[in-house]
Amino acid sequence: MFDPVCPSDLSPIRIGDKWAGMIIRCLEDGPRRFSELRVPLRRVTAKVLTQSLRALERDGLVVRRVRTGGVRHVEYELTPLGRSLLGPLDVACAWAEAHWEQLLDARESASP
Amino acid sequence: MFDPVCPSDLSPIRIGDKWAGMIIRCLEDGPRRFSELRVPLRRVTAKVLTQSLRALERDGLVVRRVRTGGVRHVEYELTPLGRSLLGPLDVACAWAEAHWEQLLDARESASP
DNA sequence: CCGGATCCCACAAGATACTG
DNA sequence: CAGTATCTTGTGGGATCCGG
Repeated sequence: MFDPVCPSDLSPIRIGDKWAGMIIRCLEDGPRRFSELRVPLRRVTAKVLTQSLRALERDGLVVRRVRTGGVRHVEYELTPLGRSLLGPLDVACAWAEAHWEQLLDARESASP
Repeated sequence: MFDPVCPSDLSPIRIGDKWAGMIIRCLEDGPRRFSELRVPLRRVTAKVLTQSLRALERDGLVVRRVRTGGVRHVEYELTPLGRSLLGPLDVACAWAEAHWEQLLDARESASP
């Protein structure tokens, strides 16, 4: 999913904006810092990542927590509502994995 | 889902473009003609509906069949691949129905 | 370390009018 | 009936630079 080769953006099923699905995946095992999120999400600029996180926060799917002890330290964590999306997310991933070859075949026979 | 009041576009889960989910729903009980689709999808212009249908066709989710017998007659039908999306679609609808109140609460407490 | 400010572009989506 | 043709607008996503 985080591999540029992996065609997760080819799937017709989307959760939130372009990166929200992957962000939620990154948070499923517990809170992560902003810079920790940037490691698997290398291809996202800081601004866009912030935008996505803010959108998730507005919808109550994620909480933002600022630890101001000496060094700046911001954590993001899934709320219960955010966790409730993990089920649908699994369904979406399973569908994509099962059918992406058919999708590719259909597209290339449609536009040679 | 087709009611303007129903907040299906509020859900973070989306299938295809803006109208694809509803189109697939309209086709789940069998083939439908273009003008039949326009009845429940009153708020979609013909152009946009055509665009969505063409996109679904390119991805192999829908087949377009022209019956040229006197009057023009075009039918759209789900392919097996398209039908395989009905499961994920149900999951998405179930999630939205179960959580849209929480979503609304989160949004209004975020931006008063 | 975690962003905000600014500028930019591509593309989705709609309004409107017209057609084989 | 089932679309096309044009035009316009809005917005998501990105590049780059700047700041507490």
